[in-house]
Amino acid sequence: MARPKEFEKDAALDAATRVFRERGFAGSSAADLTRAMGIGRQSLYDTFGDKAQLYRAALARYTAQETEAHLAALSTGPRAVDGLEILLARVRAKAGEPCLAVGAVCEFGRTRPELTTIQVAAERALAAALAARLGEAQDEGDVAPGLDVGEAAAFLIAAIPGIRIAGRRGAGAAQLQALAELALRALR
Amino acid sequence: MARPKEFEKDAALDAATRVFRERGFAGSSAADLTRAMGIGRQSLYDTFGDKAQLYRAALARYTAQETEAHLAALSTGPRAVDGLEILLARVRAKAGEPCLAVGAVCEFGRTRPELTTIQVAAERALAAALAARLGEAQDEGDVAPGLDVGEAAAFLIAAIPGIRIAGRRGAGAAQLQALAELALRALR
DNA sequence: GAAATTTTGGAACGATCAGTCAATATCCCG
DNA sequence: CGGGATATTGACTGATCGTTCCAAAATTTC
Repeated sequence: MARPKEFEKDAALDAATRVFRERGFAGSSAADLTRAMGIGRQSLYDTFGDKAQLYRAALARYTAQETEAHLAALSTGPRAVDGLEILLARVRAKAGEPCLAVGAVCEFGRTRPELTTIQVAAERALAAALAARLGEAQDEGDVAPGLDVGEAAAFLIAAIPGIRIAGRRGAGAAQLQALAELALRALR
Repeated sequence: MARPKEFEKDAALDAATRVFRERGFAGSSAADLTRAMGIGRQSLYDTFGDKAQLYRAALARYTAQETEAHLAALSTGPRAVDGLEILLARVRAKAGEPCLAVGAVCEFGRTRPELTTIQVAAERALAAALAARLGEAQDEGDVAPGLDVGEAAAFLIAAIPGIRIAGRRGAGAAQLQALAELALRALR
């Protein structure tokens, strides 16, 4: 019977993700990646296929984790609007860190269908959940009744890279707080 | 007396800018750049120094042009709020195209002081102009009187990458229009 | 103990990288 | 018109790239 792999695939993938977030795809060498992942070149190619497939796997995992955390935040709090605020709070908290999803769009746009598929699916899931929650917030009087919840959801989704880019540019916690507050103010 | 250059520096720089916008710094090779610029590699190194300095020059020129266009848009229209709308309209119009400024932040963050300097200066200029215009809009009753115009300016600045990323992700004209409208709605 | 697989890490492959070099070409002033 | 100064051309340099190959050693499990 075969010798099992000595490394944890997900842990290695998370390490690769950190490298890709910092340096992008083109800026990360296979040597950078294997060093960060703590595995041999052979293991990288054997487990993931090649550098592009590793990136795809990293983006899929990162996007799934972010969406899950967004949805968890969204479901928090007694009122629906609390969830919206908590979602934006976690975006603010991470705003200084590079975002793999934003980086992927900047680096590739929609030129890589295998990456676009991941991004589109994640955005749809988040948009649907946001629209539902925004509807509840309307019922609770926290969001303007006439507002199109689909448009409002897309607006909050667009606010995420806006806040993250502001964070990377050096905006402080108070400034990011103000951005989040104004984003929600748009919905009142 | 020396032989004059056979190429237009600014035209060559604009061609380099297009390459850097599409592929980023790491993803653009010197061969890509010289081919697009229509010059020899010796001319590239002679005129710009090296690839990093070329990128710096491209970012400086791109940022100056964008800021100038933003300010021109901002000054348009009988009411101050018209300028805000026209500024966002031009952001929407270009949203599908890669933005060098956003790409630079994604790729480098604030790790390159020579790039950060350019970005900070441009943002300050735009923020000051936006704050002034927002003050006028308050006087004209188009923006909420109690709103902090500094925060509102930062919010509109953050809306720019938000809209551009949405555009790169495939958002259509109507969706981008809705994003812009909601951004302005935040200020009312 | 053997079969099966993983790991290690050097070597290699073909390509590409950023930047340099030298020969040639060209401009313009005296 | 010639020479000084610069521009252009395209080959070249040393390094690195992503990926594959290889063989020895290690490890797991039956």
